[in-house]
Amino acid sequence: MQIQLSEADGTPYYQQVANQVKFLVASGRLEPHEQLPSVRGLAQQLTITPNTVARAYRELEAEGVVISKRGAGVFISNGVSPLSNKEKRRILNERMDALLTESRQLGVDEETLLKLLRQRSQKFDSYQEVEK
Amino acid sequence: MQIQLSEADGTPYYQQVANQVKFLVASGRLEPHEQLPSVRGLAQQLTITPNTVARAYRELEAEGVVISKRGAGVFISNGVSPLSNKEKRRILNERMDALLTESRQLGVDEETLLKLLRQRSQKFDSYQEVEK
DNA sequence: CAAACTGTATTACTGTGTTGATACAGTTTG
DNA sequence: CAAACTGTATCAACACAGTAATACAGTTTG
Repeated sequence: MQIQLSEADGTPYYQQVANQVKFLVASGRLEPHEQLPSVRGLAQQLTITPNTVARAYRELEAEGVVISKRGAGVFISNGVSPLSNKEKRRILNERMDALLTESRQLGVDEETLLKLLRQRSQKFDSYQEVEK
Repeated sequence: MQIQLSEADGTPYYQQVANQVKFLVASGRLEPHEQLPSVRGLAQQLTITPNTVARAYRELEAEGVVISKRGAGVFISNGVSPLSNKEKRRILNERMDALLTESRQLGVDEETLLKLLRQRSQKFDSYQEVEK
């Protein structure tokens, strides 16, 4: 599984792993029932401790992204979020407010933002390499 | 200035303050050259230490949101972000990817997301109370 | 059925982020 | 020009998040 860790990033490793797995799922690169690398395997690949990978997987399970079976492995779940609709809306609203605030701060108006978002959404699926 | 701190939130006070100021600016409730409460004043109002407010203001200054003048006070700046265009795009892309990932995870398709975002953007200016 | 693989739980260490107390430095204003 | 206000800098203390080492528990497989 292709995951890159950035030391400089600031965000902790377990979150970087979790985020990138979520991204891979959201963009269709990882499909339901697919098995993820073992905690020890991925840990070795990334040269971090198995514990940190385990934590990432634990977070992902809590969010309903994966299901882990002791002894067997960790698998992508059926994509149904366990959160209530209310909770979902709360989270989305939070993210949207942050995005709107940020974009205004940067001098980007609503029109432009929507356009950018549409573009980004299209690129999402045919993702090759992120422009930094 | 109307700011609410939440103990449970998890995010530190200085960030909560900074975020809410940014929000007030982005939504037009605070205008350029307007003076913010003094670090001690706001600290007393929020029952936190002046140091924490000072830190929030420092962050805001680093992001170009406010300008602080020793002895005089802290003022909303002219709204021109000090970041390069490249940096701006990087930040926006990051936020957009996070939003897109999150929304897919929650089972919200692109159409719906864009619609929600438009709605949220409209409510942004005539903001009274956030629905949690 | 045993060896080799899975994930999990416990515990401890360590760095650092957050806050707080206090003293310093500049501006305003009567 | 002094008092009362501004923001700033320094230092310490504390908590906790992140990581790590190690032992435990379940599953697969030859």
